[in-house]
Amino acid sequence: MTTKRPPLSDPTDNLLGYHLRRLSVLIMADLSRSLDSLDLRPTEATVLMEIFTNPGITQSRIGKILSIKRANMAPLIAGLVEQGLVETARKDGRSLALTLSAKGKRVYKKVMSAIAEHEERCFALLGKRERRELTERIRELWQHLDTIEPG
Amino acid sequence: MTTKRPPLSDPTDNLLGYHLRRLSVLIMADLSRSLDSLDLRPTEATVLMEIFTNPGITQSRIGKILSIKRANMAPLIAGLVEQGLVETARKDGRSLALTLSAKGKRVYKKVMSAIAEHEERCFALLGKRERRELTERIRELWQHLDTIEPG
DNA sequence: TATTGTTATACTCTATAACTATA
DNA sequence: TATAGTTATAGAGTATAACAATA
Repeated sequence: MTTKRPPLSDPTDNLLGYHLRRLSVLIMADLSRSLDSLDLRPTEATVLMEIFTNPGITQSRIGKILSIKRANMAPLIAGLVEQGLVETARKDGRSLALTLSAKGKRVYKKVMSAIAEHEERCFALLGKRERRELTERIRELWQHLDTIEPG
Repeated sequence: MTTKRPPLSDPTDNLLGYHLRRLSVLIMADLSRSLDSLDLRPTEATVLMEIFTNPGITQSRIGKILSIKRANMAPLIAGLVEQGLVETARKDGRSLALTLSAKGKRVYKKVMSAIAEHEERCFALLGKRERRELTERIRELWQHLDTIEPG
């Protein structure tokens, strides 16, 4: 008495790219919800982490690391400055050195624990060791693609 | 004499979700390019696969399988019909049974080989067995998340 | 000349809401 | 009352192009 059956065979079954996409979408949605209470989007949170770890880093450098276009970095940083999380200082006539304000550092800590909970929730099926190995493997895959591909 | 150094430590290093996202973005870009000559986007190609494998399937069923909203399925299917790839027949007063036209089946075959080349290119670092195991693991992860999460 | 940052803008993808028709 | 399909539309995210100022 089943009224809804799954297809006998699913053509996406063996497509690794497809499953990576499905997983990535769900992870991003979970991450967005995890950051909602901090009023940050995933990209903004990642930028905060980048600035905390590398104080004085420039916009363009962050953009290169995270593959965010200059044109999109500008309003992103402007928003973080307006929220009082990031402070800018002239590095030279062109570049801005970015640092976290006191508030930015407090928010950064909340970001870190929110992300830790998020990863724990999303990857509960994996042991710590398996998680580490998978992370490394996935990194190798995208960095290899990144060198091969146009852009 | 290095003018551009990477940051001493990257805060994203241990974030599995981050690396999955980076990989997924590059894979989607590669897939889009792979399908360019067929005038199909990744979602359209996946829908073709779904219809080929499950002839007579309905729009709503495809939407549920692929997590595409009804409102977005309508123009998607309309586009495929307009391209002469998909044919519709009344199943009952509400539902449309979808099948591939002769042209649709020819294009489907090209889609399959384009995707095979694409996966070969993206996952060249992985052996066949590793690829299978990783696919299964990733599927488990997203399907688990899918049952847990809102939506 | 190349780089940094900025603005304006367009395109794609996805989400919501309202509606019709049918089960 | 729930489901299938459609339409209109709004919001993110990301892309390109053009520009000013500086290295």
